[in-house]
Amino acid sequence: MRIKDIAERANVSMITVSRVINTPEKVSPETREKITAILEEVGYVHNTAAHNLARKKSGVICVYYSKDMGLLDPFFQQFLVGVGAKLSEANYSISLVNEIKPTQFCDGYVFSGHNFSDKALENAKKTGKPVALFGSIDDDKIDCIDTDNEKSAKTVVEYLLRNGSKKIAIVLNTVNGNYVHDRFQGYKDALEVNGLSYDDSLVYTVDNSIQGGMEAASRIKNRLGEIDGVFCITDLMAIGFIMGMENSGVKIPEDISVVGFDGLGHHLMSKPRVTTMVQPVYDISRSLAQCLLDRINNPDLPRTKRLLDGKLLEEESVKQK
Amino acid sequence: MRIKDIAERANVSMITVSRVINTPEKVSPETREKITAILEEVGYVHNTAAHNLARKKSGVICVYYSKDMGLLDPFFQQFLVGVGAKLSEANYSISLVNEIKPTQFCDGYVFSGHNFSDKALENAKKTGKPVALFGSIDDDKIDCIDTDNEKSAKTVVEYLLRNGSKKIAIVLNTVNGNYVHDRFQGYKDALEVNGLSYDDSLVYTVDNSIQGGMEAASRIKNRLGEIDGVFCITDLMAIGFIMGMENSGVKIPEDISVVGFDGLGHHLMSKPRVTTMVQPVYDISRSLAQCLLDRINNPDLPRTKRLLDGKLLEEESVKQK
DNA sequence: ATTAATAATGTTAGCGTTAACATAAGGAAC
DNA sequence: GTTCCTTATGTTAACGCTAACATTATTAAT
Repeated sequence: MRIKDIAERANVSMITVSRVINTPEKVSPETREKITAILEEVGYVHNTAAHNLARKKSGVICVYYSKDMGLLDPFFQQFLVGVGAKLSEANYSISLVNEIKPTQFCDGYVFSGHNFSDKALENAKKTGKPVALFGSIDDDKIDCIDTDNEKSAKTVVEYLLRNGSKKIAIVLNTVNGNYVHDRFQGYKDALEVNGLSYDDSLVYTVDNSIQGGMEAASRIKNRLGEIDGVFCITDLMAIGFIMGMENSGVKIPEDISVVGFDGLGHHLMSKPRVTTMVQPVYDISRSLAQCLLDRINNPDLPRTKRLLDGKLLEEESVKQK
Repeated sequence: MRIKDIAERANVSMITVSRVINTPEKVSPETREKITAILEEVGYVHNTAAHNLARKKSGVICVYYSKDMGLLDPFFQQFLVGVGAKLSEANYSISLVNEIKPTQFCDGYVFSGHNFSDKALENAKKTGKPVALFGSIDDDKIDCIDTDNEKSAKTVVEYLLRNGSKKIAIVLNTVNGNYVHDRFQGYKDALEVNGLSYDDSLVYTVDNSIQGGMEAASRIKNRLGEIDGVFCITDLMAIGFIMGMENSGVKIPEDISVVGFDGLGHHLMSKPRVTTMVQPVYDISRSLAQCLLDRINNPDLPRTKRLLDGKLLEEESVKQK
């Protein structure tokens, strides 16, 4: 069943049927309804290949992943799913690529700032096709959306304060990403707004791993009583922190409250489960995909650079006031 | 740059260029090299939409997910990535769908047996398009590949035996999936082959969760010394088991060895990390995608129903002999 | 009543590729 | 040297859709 067949049945021209499918508002209500009915009745399947050919589109968006990080990172996987869901809704499909070739037949590129290479991004820009990135980047040519790390971190710390913590330590990691800086800044913001003074000795920097979190626990243990709240800037470290404390008999959250950040699933793995600031990975990925589609349809759109708030997920690691 | 332009430069017909791209063996070496050189030189981009139109293919494979389970299950995410990687290599792209419509323009469907609905599968079959499924199913129309749960479980138990365990308990869950039966059977197989008698009292059935694992730990604790090895049929329960034991001062693996099953990432979240049987999710997903492509190209192929072995990942929860 | 604007529909041509059949050239067999 | 096969290449006609322009009918404005 082709548009031609539908047109014959309805006694109209092909283009009218095409309009009913693509721009129904340009067809009179009667004609539209008549054609829609036939479309449904015969179970018409729109041929996307022909559609794309006629419109000079590919209908494909490339999602980049680096060979280094691979495909098995949970962050990336959630990202892919969000992008995929939105694109599928819009009748676009996805191609996963680990190399940007100018000869790739696609309408645009999506990058995750967490699984990414500068060179690939550069090559994608060179193609002249639209590029969107999950993260923050100083590049006018690239639309990007990111978690508002600073604001969300501030929310975390204020949540701890609201629940009675008086002295809050922060556990940073050594990763070279701006999220570390931003979450740290949010911590400082919260202190300042709430009239507390910032204290260097409350900053612990460890490896971004469960081991790192355990190390932080052992270093903070001798200040229990004084320090009564901890903000670990990643869930991985928060889990390690909790394990470390619990292993040496310290009770979470009775003896000390802990909040993590990310909410990729790890936070459910510890006992007690980690109260965490969930990055809106799914929402951002969807918005990012939408943003890319918008730009494909209208290249002159102003550049998007947006931040979305995280969502605090209350689990078991914060003592309730 | 179109095939037509290349053909003019090379002084050949369009179809010869098309052959160089699609079936190079049908073109003489000299002509082929000449055209290949031009193709590279001008950076020719193959128009997949036109290609698909002319070949009456869509170039799209639908990956189904259920609204119930959603997209956030780590198993599904790994599955998607495996399928996506293989399909992208083959110049197919993916569309994520949570509903099977006969009017969807695609060449085939992929299902994960873990995120799935009977009705959707039925509808997919009705379309007449090829369907492939990650899992085991009794349906001659559907190609499927699954983890060899029985064999892999047997490997797990024999690994425990080889490392000195004398009396091995099994922790089952209440999930209604054939993997439970198969892993249980593998446990029994291993006992039998190794001349050990099966003992009902060594079978513990709990909820498939960390909590469930902790419950198993508390029930097994009073048989320490007698029971010296445990096979938890999912990592989730293994983690809970380890947490439960460690919380009450029992040392893993010194006092009792534990092995899990799945290897989706959870196993790294406990302290000590869980030695586990990793399901080859990525490999199976890729093979499954390949299998679907093969069937698209040749619908008369015999049905595929294959099992792939898991891979034992030695972490920290088994005492080494 | 004439002109202009708007709404609804139609005609034509082309998007870039490949399937199917057609042709030509070269070699082998008798 | 005719016949037959094989290999390499070409010609023609789709594949199913939509952009761009063209037409007609309808309404509004002067």
